[in-house]
Amino acid sequence: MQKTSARLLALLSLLQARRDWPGALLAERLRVSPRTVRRDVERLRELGYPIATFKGPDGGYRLDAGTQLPPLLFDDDQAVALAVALQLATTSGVGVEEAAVRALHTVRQVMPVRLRHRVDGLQVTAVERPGTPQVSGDVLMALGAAVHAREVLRFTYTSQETRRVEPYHLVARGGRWYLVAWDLDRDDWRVFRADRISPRTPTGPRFSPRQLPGGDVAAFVTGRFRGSDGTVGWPCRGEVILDLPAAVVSRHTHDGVVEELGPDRCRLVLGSWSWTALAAAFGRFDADIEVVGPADLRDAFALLAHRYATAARTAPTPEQGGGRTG
Amino acid sequence: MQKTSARLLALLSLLQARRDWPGALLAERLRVSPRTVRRDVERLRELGYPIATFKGPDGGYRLDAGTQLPPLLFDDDQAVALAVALQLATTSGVGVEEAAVRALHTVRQVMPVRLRHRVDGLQVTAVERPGTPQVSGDVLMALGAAVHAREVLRFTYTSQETRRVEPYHLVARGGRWYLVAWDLDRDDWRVFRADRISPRTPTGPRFSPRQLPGGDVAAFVTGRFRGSDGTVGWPCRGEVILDLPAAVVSRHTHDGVVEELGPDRCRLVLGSWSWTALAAAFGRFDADIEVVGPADLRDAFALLAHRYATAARTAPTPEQGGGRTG
DNA sequence: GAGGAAGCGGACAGGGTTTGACCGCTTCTC
DNA sequence: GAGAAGCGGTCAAACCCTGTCCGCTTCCTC
Repeated sequence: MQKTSARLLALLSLLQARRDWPGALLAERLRVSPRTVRRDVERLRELGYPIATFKGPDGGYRLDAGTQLPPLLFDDDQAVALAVALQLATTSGVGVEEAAVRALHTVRQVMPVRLRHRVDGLQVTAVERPGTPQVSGDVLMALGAAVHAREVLRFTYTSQETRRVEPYHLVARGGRWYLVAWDLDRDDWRVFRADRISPRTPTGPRFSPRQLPGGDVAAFVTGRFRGSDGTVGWPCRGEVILDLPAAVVSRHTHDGVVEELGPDRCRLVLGSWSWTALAAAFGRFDADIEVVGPADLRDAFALLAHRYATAARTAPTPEQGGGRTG
Repeated sequence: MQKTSARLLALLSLLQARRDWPGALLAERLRVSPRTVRRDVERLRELGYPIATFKGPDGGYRLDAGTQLPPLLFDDDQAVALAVALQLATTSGVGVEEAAVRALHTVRQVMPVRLRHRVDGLQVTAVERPGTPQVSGDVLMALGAAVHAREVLRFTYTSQETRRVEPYHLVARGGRWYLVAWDLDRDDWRVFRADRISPRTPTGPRFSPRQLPGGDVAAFVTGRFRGSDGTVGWPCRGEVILDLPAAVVSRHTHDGVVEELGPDRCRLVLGSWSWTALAAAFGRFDADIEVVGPADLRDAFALLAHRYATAARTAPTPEQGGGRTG
């Protein structure tokens, strides 16, 4: 058994996948002692692979990009990932369903039988969730290409205004696609919905990249959705104070901003498409509510109070079923 | 220097560089006996490399995959699908993130340059949406395998009850994973959340497949979510009548059951995790509410009416921002 | 500037692996 | 049917690989 060679190949594959690998983690993954990992790294270096190492915390090993690698093979995990990913792509919101099916089929063919079985055993039915807009693969390609080439992008947004932006990142989140870009006309960072973008050709000149505030795209986008601006995008938004720990509240809210005010007290900002809906949304937390504002929200609370009181007065129909767990 | 591993990698390179290699030549190049070459080839095969051999004169060894004429003939669409799917898999809710990255690298390697560029041009940042439970790849594999093998599956659900089911389909929907199965204990079709399943080994005997009502899994699952049984699974569920067209209501609800009662009147059944939350959920529709039942729901409406009235009486703080569109 | 986290690499013993040699068999082509 | 090429079993001896132990260095943080 050539455990060593296999491990060396696996090590290469791992080093490819991730920017920095601490030695201890690699040791765990490869099921050997850290000492052996060091030896393996040394071996690969002797074989000509440029593996850099960074000391100190956050250090680890890194395979320099642009390396000519031996043909690596799929391992079990990759097979599963392929099967899952490609079958899931059916609901990615990108028009690649059929291509994904074909790609899976193609890849399957170059797999060893064992992995092929693994893939075959994992048949997934992907069910589209209603309300997710579709992005065409071509648009996505165009956006991706502009990002990659660092070329100024011109596009029509929401089929009206034309924008000029420096595109930085293509982001997928919860079935939707976004383009993170610097808006040249407004001089600010913006997150555009990819499904509303119609790129115009040709793309503009190259730009020199700017620093994204915070540096981390994921954090930036998440921030746009739930950070201090997490509730923009809704026509109505308002703020209340709840007699609940912040932790409890944030467990039940996905799109608002929760701020701790005390052990059993927190501030909550939510957004919704109407004042009534917004007021109702605050009701889901079983706690007393103190409205901070705006006045529209207060009015909505008053309205709902009246409506709920009326509802509570309607005659009971006892035969209706109660709760039930499935 | 570990000769063996180095030689194995060298052998891979050689096989990659040239179409056919007679064993004797390889032996000479690698400075080992022909016997060792045969062993090396065997080793590579054990590692999964598809090395074909041709006997007779002009015979020799050939690496099937990874050569520049790979059987991996992706077209542009497949390349895009792979790139999208695998980068997206990061947020699939399955623990395959790193494996997906590696898989993408692996296929990338055996692609023609043009497609490789295409893949490289489409870099996606996948942002996880909070609140989506993770399913382990192993569990998914186990479920998939049982479905594939048509074997009765035993598992612990929500870490308490043990179930015996005939598994039929693995379904992904909106970032969550479900198992559609026939529950042997309750004698009925059920949809289980994969993240709550802990499969138990071994799986039971084979079963002969049943006909899924309706025949279409996608339709079946969608039906479970918004159809006649869409509200099971919640600890509390209740029913109201709204003064709104059914169409308007169903546009704003994804998990309840809407039934038309007239042009401007409909019945709505919803589920939630508490009576208060349930009552609040009904409030999001801007219309008068008539409670059908159960009594708990009515009480919750009364409670909320009082709470909302109190909230509406708190002193306004005018400087709070109003609505805004992004 | 002290402490700690992380990587480096020497030494060593025990145990598993690898190699070349030899050999008889099979398969394919001419 | 002969010859070329690959297949694979067996064996003993050489080889190497691994985990453990340990003292050093580097770099970050407090």
